[in-house]
Amino acid sequence: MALRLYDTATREVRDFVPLHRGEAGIYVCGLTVQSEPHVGHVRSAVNFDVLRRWLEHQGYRVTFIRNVTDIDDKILAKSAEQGRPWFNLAYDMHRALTSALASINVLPPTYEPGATGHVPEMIEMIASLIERGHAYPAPDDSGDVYFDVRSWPSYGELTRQGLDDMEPAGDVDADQVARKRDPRDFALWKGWKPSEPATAAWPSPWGRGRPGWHIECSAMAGKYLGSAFDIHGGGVDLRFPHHENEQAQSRAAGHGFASYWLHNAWITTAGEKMSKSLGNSLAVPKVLERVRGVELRFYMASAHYRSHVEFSFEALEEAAAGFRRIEGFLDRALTGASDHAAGSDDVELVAGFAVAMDDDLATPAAVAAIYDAVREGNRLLADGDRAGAAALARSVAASLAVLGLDAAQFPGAAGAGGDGDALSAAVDVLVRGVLEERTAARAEKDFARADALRDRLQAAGIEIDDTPQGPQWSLSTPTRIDGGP
RNA sequence: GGUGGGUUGGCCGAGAGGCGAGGCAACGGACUGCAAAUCCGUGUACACGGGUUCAAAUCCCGUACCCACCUCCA
Repeated sequence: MALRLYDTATREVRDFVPLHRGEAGIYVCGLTVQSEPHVGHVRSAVNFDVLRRWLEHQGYRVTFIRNVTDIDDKILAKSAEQGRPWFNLAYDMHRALTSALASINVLPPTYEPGATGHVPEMIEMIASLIERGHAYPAPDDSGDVYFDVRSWPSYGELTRQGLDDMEPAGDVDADQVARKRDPRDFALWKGWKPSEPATAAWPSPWGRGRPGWHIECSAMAGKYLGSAFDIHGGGVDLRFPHHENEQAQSRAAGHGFASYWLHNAWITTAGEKMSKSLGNSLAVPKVLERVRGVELRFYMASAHYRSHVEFSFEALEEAAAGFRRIEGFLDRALTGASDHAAGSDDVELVAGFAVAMDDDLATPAAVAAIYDAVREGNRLLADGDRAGAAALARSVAASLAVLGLDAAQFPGAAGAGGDGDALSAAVDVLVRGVLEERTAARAEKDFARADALRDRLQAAGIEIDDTPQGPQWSLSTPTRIDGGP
């Protein structure tokens, strides 16, 4: 059974055949760092992180490049509004993004290139496009350079659109119309304007200016992954114009570019894409006040990456409840078990998990397979088969780890070391004392007292579980132990 | 106008011709002093109208509604 992926370019699920055996090169369009990332923004990162982890689990050596766009029209406009330098806004938002991604356990990419660090590479590529007759500097003194879409016959192939059916670019001013050979020509290089900060311009053969949006990805993918690479990913909205343009300019420059195009669907609210106005309450740190990072990630990973997700806190909390059932099983089955390690390579994944993942990353089916194993494991536990349950639990843990859902890996996870361990140990001593009293009360059939003791613990957020081996306690909502405010 | 996607039970969310994915919630049962947790059980779900077929949520035709993209977008 081999991995099959849905390729947007061919609109079909195809066997994944890497360019180089055992290796995979992936380029994912990251974010323009212009505002606080919300849950919609990070979906793409989670989806492609799952792809990467699955490939790595299958033994691929993955080179994973995810860029950040750190200079563009929006960044300039917003920073001007906020009265601060554009580079400060971009840097701040970049840090917010990094922290948001870390909070949901997205692995850092192999490298995270930014546009401003790759101006020479872009200039080189633009020059080559001009040389090959696929780009031209504007005839006026604007300093702009455009890609000549009419010079590239297969323009539109990625999104199956005919040039003549497209609406002409809507954002252009009258001047731009005059300097373009075709209204659909897009900017490779934007000449500096006096209204823009001098720091937002770089020297080039066509005068000072800054790169157009699309060229950065072509240049950086080429630099870090080579002329041809395996997978290019991003959100559905990027198919056109961004990805279409990237492919056109890269291929026009003589590169093979991506073999497979993968696009993740949106997370929407109220049936519509998340707008800035709604975005605030859905900023990742805000959402993480309601659920843990691992639960947010579980919510996102439980849906197929190509399906629209209608975000709601109700659905998010339902997913969290489901995840806690899985965790509960893991806790019970692995308590006292020798090998607690999750994700070790020699542990078998849960039955059906690999088949699901190979089928275009069918995470919903993979999660269903995990639930099946949990139910079976709980049954074994009830039958007293601790060894069997522990074995299943290890498979469950290994499968979760492939999805990036190993709770211990998340920042601030209890038991991740540091103060958390000492605090847990202290609480454990106190709770055990209360439980001993309660056990004594129960032995004397003083149930009123026993229940009062249980109520007191519950009020403190501690759940009691009476098992044949005696009472066990756990936090009713697994919380982060991070010192608090 | 062009392109792509969607509509599934109380809710979330898979599936893509043939035994009711899975989860959350609810209800019944087992277990329990009572709970909690867990397990077992309970649902005649596929927008609408036609058609193809022994068999359609799934394929075909048509209709309605929703969403995305068409040079700022995850």
